[in-house]
Amino acid sequence: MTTRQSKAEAEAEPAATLIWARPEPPARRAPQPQPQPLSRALIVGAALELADADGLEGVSIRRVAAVLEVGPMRLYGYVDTKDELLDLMADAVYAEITPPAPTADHPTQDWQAGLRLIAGLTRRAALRHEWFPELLGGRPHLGPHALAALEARLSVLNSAPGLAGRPAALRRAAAAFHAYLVGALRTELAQRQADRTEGRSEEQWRDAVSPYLRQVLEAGRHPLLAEVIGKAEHPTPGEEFEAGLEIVLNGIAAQVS
Amino acid sequence: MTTRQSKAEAEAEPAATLIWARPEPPARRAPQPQPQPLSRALIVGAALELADADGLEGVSIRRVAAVLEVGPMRLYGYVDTKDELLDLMADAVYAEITPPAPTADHPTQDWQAGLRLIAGLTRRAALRHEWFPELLGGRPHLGPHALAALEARLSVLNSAPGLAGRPAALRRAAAAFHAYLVGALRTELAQRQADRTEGRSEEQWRDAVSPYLRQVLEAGRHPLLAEVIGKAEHPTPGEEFEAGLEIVLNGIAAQVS
DNA sequence: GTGGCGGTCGATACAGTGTATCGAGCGATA
DNA sequence: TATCGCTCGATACACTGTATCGACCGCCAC
Repeated sequence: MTTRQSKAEAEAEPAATLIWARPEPPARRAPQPQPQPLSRALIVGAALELADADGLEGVSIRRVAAVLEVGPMRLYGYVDTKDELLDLMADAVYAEITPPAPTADHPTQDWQAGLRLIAGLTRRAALRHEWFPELLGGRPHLGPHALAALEARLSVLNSAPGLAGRPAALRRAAAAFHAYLVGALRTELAQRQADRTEGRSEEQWRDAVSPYLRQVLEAGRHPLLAEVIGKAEHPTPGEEFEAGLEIVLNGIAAQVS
Repeated sequence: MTTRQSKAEAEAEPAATLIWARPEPPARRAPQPQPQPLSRALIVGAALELADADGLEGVSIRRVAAVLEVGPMRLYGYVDTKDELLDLMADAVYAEITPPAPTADHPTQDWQAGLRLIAGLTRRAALRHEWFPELLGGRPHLGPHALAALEARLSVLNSAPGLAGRPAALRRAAAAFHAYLVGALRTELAQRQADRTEGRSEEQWRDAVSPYLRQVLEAGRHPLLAEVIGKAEHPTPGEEFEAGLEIVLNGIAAQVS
């Protein structure tokens, strides 16, 4: 996909390269039996369906088109590139993340509680759409919902006493928080997917990964790793995620005061 | 690659599925003009070369084989799958990251200084191999150098007074630190790559991204984002990385005491 | 020395990918 | 009614990862 340079690079269209700046083509002027109504929303809907079922690898232009009962090239009227389709998919997930308006029955909360809420929403979205973290640190997310989520992060942090009105510090705190989310979720979900495919849930893992690790650890060159794997109680991924989150929150708090 | 199920899944080889547990095939028993000597080291060397030049997308089995002047299928004697080749590449980068033995002229340092050193080494490696962060949060890294780097992280953290001998806390701190690295580097490098290709370094960015952002910001629905982008001084990526790192270090420190 | 065997190499093949090109067919306009 | 212009999708191209399998060649037994 990114292998070949996109049409956009070849012919210098005056502007409007970003999909967010390009209006959607009009609804079709209804030819005969209306070959099949189409829209960006329908396209990303089908793509989400495929991705949720088979992972990102299950999303191909041809397959999305097949779900919509449409010729593959039809999609290129709504999207310049498969990467743009992935951008749309990411933004659709961001739409699920934007926290409820801060004015509702949840009154404006403590900034730490606010960040915990955002982190929790993000993680739940990632669990619903396991492919989302794969996109998370990828090409910059500039879609409307991604920007809204970014604004929400900033807004929560802006309510911290030491950060209000200090844009540079605010930016740094938001970036660190987000970096943690990206890294933690990507790692957790990759692990989960590896567990599910590399071993049929357990069996092959016991047969391949586990003996290898045991052998490495018994060689004695990784004493701390052995201790951490062997002695420590194994927390659930959720607990681990929240523990790391507390570390980040504490770090921001230290910055604040 | 992951699209098709690998041979490993089809026929249940007794064990040894992990590449780290499979010995390298012997050096070839020298036929005639030695068609071309080969080894995993040579293969990942060629792959690194391609990836450094053209990014991960530039690495294909056929191209690696071409660099080595060898038939493509030859590589499958050393590697079961392209994903395994990527695992080897990631481990090769980890080899550049493992910090110098803590006993040398650098005496055992403060744990914070130790983590800063590891973070700096990791970031420098990522700048040398811009594709590395793309692999960073991916499938679990179990190669020898990855494990050594993990042990090094644990070792540094183990020298923090509050963490020594508390495997669970140690594990959490190491995980949070690593999650930050993954997220921050992935985001930074993705941004950098987008800047370089989406606009020819500047031009198209001014023509496409910048006007779009300006328009969004002027709509007034993202006041804090506008403030952060507009008013804040723009730090270098390196400064931003280090600022976030300090936040994480402070958070760990708060956990420790 | 010679015959056979076993293992290795790589040509070929297959199913799939993203996307450029372009002919056909249709709606709206003149 | 004739024409223009636009949209759709069939076809094509270059490329991907990898399974299959025939040919070849060095080694070993005789």
